[in-house]
Amino acid sequence: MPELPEVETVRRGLAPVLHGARFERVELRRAGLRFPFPEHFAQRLEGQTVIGLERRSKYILMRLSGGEVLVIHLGMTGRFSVAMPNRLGNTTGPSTLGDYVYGSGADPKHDHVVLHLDSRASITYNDPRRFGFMLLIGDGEIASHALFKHLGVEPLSEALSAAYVASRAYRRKADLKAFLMDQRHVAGLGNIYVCEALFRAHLSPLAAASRLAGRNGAANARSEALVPVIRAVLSEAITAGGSTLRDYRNIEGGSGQFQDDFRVYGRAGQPCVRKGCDGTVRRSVQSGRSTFWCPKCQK
DNA sequence: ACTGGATCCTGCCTGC
DNA sequence: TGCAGGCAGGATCCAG
Repeated sequence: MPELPEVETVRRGLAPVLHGARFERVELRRAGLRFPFPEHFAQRLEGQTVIGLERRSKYILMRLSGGEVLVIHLGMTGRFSVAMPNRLGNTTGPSTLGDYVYGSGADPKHDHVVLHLDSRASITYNDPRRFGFMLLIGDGEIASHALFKHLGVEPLSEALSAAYVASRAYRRKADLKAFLMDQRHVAGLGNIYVCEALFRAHLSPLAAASRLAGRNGAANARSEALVPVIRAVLSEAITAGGSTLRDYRNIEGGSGQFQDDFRVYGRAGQPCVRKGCDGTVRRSVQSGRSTFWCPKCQK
């Protein structure tokens, strides 16, 4: 799936189209995604106005006028595309469908949900693997909901500090990779950005998470080094519009650019890009997921 | 209490 | 060219 930067890119793309918009008609093309859709899902959305669009971890939260929140997770392959009325009458080119500009480029057989707005724009959710999901939750129940209750801090907020990381990592036997992938500690990191952050921090993904904590669980040089690079990697990726490997697309159907800035991810067998390091990037498998790292400069 | 592994699903790439 | 097998950005559940 899209990790935090990709979800944030999608949120920013949807915001201008959705804010203040009313759902006129909601089309469900199947009974559910990863989970069945909520009961009377379409009817409960129709007529409601979007009053806010937020992100928590890798979830998009659409606040609705009726007091409910539409919670959306993109899974591995979920994407949104926006079709706008084409007032210029420009119907040329392969990216048009009827009198609407259609930008996703995705196979329409995986278009599962279409939100028709009062502005005549429509938003289509496409998800080949259907690992994504949509839920409706009362806005007062978000914090206590099972999905959110155990989430750790937002990595781009002040709450992510070396002291926090150290306190969570203290005496933890899991390796660093698994620790950072665990959403209960830091919410929103996934496989790619964990690999990239550990590379920048010179830390081995195989090392024990407990090495991020000093005596009594206080911050140490490693946790001090790690926190700013996590922020930097995520911020740079958001600026680049996220990363595109296979499936991820922004709402215009375009690619993110951050994959061009990967320093280790996907570079197995290639020379380490760190200045002065003559190591070779290796791929290994941790918790069933690919890890990329340089054994020479990540200790 | 923590941990790794299996699992949901489809598509794409690689190698035989 | 065809096909089987492996792999993919996530998160939850379960057994050990």
